[in-house]
Amino acid sequence: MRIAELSRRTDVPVPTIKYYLREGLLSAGERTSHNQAQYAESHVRRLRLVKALIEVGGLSVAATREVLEKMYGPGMSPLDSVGKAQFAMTNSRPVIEDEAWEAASKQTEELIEQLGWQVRQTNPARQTLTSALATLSRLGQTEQLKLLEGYAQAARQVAQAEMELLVQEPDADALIERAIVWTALGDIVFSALRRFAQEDIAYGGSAKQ
Amino acid sequence: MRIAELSRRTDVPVPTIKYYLREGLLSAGERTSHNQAQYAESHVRRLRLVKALIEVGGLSVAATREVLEKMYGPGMSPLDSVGKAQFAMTNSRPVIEDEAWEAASKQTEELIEQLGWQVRQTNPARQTLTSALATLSRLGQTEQLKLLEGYAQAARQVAQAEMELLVQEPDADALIERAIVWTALGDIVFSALRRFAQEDIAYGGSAKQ
DNA sequence: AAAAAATGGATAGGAGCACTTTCTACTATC
DNA sequence: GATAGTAGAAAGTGCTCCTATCCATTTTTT
Repeated sequence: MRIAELSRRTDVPVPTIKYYLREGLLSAGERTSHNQAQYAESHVRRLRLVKALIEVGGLSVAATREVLEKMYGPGMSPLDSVGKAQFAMTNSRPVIEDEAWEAASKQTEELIEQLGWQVRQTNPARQTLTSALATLSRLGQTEQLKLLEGYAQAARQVAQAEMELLVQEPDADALIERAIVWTALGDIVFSALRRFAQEDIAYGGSAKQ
Repeated sequence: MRIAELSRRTDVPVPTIKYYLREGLLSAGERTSHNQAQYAESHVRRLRLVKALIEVGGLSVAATREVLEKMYGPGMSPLDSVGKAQFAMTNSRPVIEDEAWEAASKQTEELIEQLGWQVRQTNPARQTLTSALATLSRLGQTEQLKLLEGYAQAARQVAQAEMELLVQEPDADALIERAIVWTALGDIVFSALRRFAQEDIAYGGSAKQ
């Protein structure tokens, strides 16, 4: 198919497709002449993935490129896919290491140890959690620390179910895509459900446990 | 205190404070002369809150203003605070209602009914979830629907603990602030813990359940 | 009292991002 | 042969979030 059809089938404007091509989010089509190219089903799939990551997942164009590069780069074990997806998707801002940050970093370490989890030092989520804890401390919201363990248990339940579903996928490429999609959208889905639950508890609370 | 001290104590540059004042994120100080103003402890608190929402919570300046306006506007019950915080913090993009969206909307309804939760039609998280489900469907990731109920249960656990902690706060203003902070940072904390759990399961998996 | 520093208010500027538009040069189709 | 489509490059647009500068007026320091 040509670019116009690719555009129609993915609901992405032609100029935007060209922009994504330039930015390396999409591989070039097969050239049929000096200024014509054919696009395949794989382009449709990829473009829909890109669109999902950007529009629903809230990733920037640059972050999306990074994710795709890492994921479809030299591949290792299937389970690595999840790790790679995460690493690429966790945006780490430069950290200012003051006292609050130091204390929060310690809290993060202690939590991981207490849970007995294996989390690499390089996992960017460590920084994310530390930043959040440091912020809570700076705002005087120290009570919330009690919640952490409950959060962690809920997170593990969720992750367990996800991973089980993930490894059921036999096709390597499909697995990679699933890891990307679910890493990006899982946060959003859970966040929405948490808001549902908060509202139910606040106003009704009558639901089954 | 004057603006320089406010800046020092919150680690926000003076020009940025002025910007936030213009944007209505911070109330003006008490004028002591034509071009001098005094700031109080309440300004320090507020500015730290604003900084947290923008830098760690990832909210835009406009969204932050909306949150603050709604939260400190005409107040109702304490539990309403959480609802308001959510409503203001859930960014809803305009929705394109195609077939995938229609089907996803139905799935959202069904899930809520199945859980027996009370979720208002106006809750913006409904749109968020529907968008996410529609995207998953467009990407052919229909398997993931199985996970929804497990997600919902985990979300309810988390929300239950949060709400219990929230209502323990006797001071009204502190409760509002806690609702804001925890709505914004809870997502981030949970997301980080989910990544921890995923890594643990993928590589180790030996941790206690 | 004189000099230096700080403040408030206003406006201008700048960087980054995600496109969008415009341009030229061809090619394909009716 | 007119019309429409395409590629590629470059410039432009609109938005957000600050940052810098200017100025008249204090305030503080010496």
